[in-house]
Amino acid sequence: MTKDEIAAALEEIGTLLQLKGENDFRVRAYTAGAKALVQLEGDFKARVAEKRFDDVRGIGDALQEKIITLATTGQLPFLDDLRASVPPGLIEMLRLPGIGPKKIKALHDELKIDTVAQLKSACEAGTVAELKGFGAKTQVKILDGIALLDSFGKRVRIDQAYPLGTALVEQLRALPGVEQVELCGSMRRRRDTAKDLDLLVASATAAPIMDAFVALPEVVQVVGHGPTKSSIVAKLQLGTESIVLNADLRVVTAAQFPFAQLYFTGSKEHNIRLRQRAIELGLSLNEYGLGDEAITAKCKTEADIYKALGMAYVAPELREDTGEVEAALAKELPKLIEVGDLRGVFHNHTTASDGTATLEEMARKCQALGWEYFGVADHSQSLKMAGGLSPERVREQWAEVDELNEKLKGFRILKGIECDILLDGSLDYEDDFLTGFDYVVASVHTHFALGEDEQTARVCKALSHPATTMLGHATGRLILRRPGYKLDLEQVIQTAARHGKFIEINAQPSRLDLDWTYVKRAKALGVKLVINPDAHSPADLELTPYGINVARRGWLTKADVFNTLGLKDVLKLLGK
DNA sequence: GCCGTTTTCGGCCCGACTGTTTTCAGTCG
Repeated sequence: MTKDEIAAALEEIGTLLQLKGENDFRVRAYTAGAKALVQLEGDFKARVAEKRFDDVRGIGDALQEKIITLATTGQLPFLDDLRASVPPGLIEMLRLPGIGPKKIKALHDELKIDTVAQLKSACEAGTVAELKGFGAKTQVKILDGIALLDSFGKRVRIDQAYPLGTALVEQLRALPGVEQVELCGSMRRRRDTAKDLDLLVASATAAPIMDAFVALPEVVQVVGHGPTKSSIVAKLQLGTESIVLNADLRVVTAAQFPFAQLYFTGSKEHNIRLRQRAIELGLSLNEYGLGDEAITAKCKTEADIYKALGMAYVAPELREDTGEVEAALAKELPKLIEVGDLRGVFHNHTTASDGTATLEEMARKCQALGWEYFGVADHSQSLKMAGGLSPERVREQWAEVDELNEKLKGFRILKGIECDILLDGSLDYEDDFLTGFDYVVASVHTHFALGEDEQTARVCKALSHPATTMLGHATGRLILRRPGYKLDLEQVIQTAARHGKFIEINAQPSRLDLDWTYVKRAKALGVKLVINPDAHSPADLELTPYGINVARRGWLTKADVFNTLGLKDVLKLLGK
């Protein structure tokens, strides 16, 4: 079993224990262990073989044993027994707003309810309201929740959550008495998906803002409406898809704003570490202040709060408790890469294969974005479905590039290719021909179903080919739609390090592959990353900030990313 | 179940809101 699959199993154990009414701290130990595993860097297989997890905070003896059992046998009797004792319908009920494990357990124990369908009937019959601890309002809330269950409580991609978040932010900003507004939570940390939106407002008058918020046109359900905190379900039609997300609004005073900002940006784990740090200093930290009034008044920004805790400022993207607290205390945080650091891009398509714009249109857009070069990398010959280029058509494109490069002053189009990695790991053109390109992006587009060993060997073989410059979208995943093909990324990264190859961070918000949790590992092994929009249109060229998000979450500086280099250095490094 | 520079036992971040209660448990983030 892979690391991520094991993490999912621990997460499931946590959920099942919760539904059985287990001690909350024991539950938390499993969910914390799952998270620690997801974010664990380095060679996981070696750890399993050496039974070495004692240096991982959150994984103790009991979890280590279960992890090793799952990794080596793919089975865990403890989990199988748990699954057998908890009906799967109860897990689905957890997505209903307003009811949690305790209430679900009560429904199960008292009314023998095992499924959402049974719960719906019981509510309609009025039996739920008669249960101790329940009432008429809870019953209505459950029915409302069931009606929205298909669209609500699921994660959505960052590029889908943002427009909804921005729409709410802009309307709040326009309200009288609003001094500051910020979208906090996972969106501010630039995670690749969101489960809800956390909105924060600074104002001296909370009540009218609350009233306006729950009456916004995007609101489909009001979950809560208090004096300083409200919670809604909001909906936005985005093309053919309707985006439904829970959104929470908190209103604080201007003086409290930085504390609330820090608190509502999270992550929860980062916040816990900050609070523990405050306790060490004899202080207490919450969303309203730090220590006494004098200390609180001195903190005008988040940076001031970190300073008061004896720490360097931590960028929101790093607040995941993956070592940033220690680094901030030691004042050893990296200076993160920024959007403006990119000088060009390497993985893009034109009408020659499956893009929608010509070479010239794409190049001019890059020029307009202030870049020095545009790397064209259309599909290679075997990918017929996407208009892959035969050697003849490649030569035609090269001629066109030469012509355009004459015309475009102070700008350069680079001759690349997104070369398919064939089933046996070889590349999609003859070796002699491949040397004609300025660079080669090697990608997998076929045979996703291979076993992990076979797939890893295939990718590593392609990455070892002298003509290969970089690996495109490492795992082929589509966020929230399809998992990546099975691949031992540790081996892939080690291979890239050995042969001096780069790995792409694909900036398409549906890909964002290499995942940020592996980016830091690549950096540690000395592998350079390349932020590519995988653009199929001029508009796609503007997707690079999503790739920057991943790079920042992976602790990358400007020096860690190949396409922060100017044209001259790029050509030199490519040997051109 | 995890963890330890006062701890190997007894803590584990902390506050808002709701609904069902007559003082608070459950949920949520």
